[in-house]
Amino acid sequence: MSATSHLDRAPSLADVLAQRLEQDIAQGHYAPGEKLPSEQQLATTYGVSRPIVREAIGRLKHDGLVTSRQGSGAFVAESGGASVFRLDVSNFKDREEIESLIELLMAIESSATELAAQRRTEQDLIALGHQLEAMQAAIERGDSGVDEDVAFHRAIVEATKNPFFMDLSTFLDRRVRHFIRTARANTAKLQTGHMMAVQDEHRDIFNAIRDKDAQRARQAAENHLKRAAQRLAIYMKRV
Amino acid sequence: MSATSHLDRAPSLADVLAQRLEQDIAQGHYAPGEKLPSEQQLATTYGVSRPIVREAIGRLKHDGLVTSRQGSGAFVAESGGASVFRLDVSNFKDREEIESLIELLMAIESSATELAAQRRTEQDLIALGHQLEAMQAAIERGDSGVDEDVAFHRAIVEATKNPFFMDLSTFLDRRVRHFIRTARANTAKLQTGHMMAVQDEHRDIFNAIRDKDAQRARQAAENHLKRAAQRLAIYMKRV
DNA sequence: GTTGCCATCTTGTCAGGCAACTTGGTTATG
DNA sequence: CATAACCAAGTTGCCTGACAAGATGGCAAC
Repeated sequence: MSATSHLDRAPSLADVLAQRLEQDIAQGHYAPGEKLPSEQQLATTYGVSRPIVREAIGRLKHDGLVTSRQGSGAFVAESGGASVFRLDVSNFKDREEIESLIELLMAIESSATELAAQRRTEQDLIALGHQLEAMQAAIERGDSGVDEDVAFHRAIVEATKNPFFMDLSTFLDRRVRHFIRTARANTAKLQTGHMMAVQDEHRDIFNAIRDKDAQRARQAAENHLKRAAQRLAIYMKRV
Repeated sequence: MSATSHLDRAPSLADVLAQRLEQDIAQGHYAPGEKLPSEQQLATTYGVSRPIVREAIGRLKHDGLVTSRQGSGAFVAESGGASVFRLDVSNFKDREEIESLIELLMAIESSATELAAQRRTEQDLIALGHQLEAMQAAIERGDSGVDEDVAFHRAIVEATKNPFFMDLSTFLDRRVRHFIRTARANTAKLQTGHMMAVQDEHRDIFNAIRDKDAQRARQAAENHLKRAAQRLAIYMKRV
């Protein structure tokens, strides 16, 4: 078996064709609103069958780059840009990618905390309080507390009422959670001390949101995330 | 321009099937790592042909929800979550969606400016200076200056060296740019005054980045974005 | 000149089939 | 008896061919 395990999955024909068409559109080879060649024509020019062309175009349609009308043809979308944004995370192993992801997470999370402080309802506050208690219970149980940690942050972004923040945050949480979990499992000794620190920082955030103090909430979030990143760095060093 | 609204695009069979499968996976109907039925089987159960099934599964593959191995079958991806994040922006008309998008843009941009101040190279600074001059020239020419405005912000996010910031920012810029452009076209009178204000704010950001003063850079960016949002709100009221 | 109709093109979908690959059991061999 | 080679069934990847539904442009009739 080669060292590259599943990094090089066979790129299907539809894959490369879709990528190629996407590239052609991005480079302005096909203007916005312009009708691109028929499926049959594309099939002959690129030397593949029509179903393959269909699959590739279907992908572009799914990404909002083209819109097709039956009987008329396929047209590249107006305004040049796609209506969906794709954030491709290739692999966990890449350290730079992780750090970039964490930076993005910190940006989102701190802004979300600020917004949450401005907009939180009584209900949001109650939910946050429950998550705080759940975290405390997890600490006393001796659990890892990762789920409760994530749930607390989740409650914050939900208080923003901004669907983009919520979606992005859940995605990033999912991607980073693995690290935290595996890292913490390897260093059980340090857990309780660290987790009590986490809990204190969470409480600071909670209090700021309770007081609707946006600036303090942001600072508390930044402080928490910075420390969390440091703790994570310590964990990662060991691996 | 065609008056035909493209709001109601016919949902193709592959579309609904992909959505259905995605839903089934999200709801845990198919466990992570589990092999899902063969294409033939899915075709018969859902009453469609195999190419349709292929197209639907191809979409899920593209979104990282499933991985297929030739000869073996298709398996839902591990860790439950997709490896790509999709940010669907349905339509410009929705006011709430726009405001949510702008909030996200502000969060990204202000954090990016802070990071840029920490990491900018001499080359980054030169590029930023050029964009600043280009903006000045646009003002004196009487141009809209939207492109130069975007280019300046683009140069900032590029200085972060974080690909996720860059990609997300370009996407959001593209989505918001339309508004700015159409809005400014309608209110040509106010342009010059506003644009000089924009230029002053840009200069503040530039100076902070030049001095590598991250905190000041962030504040300058927040100030600029907040004012920009206000200006945009004024424009939008007129429409 | 306007209107209605039709041939033609394009997309959407289906059916069938072959090649490449994986898998599990079966058989031959030591 | 254990092990290794082998083969047959199942599955995905891809192709050819064909028909239905919708759109488009030109042609003919009025």
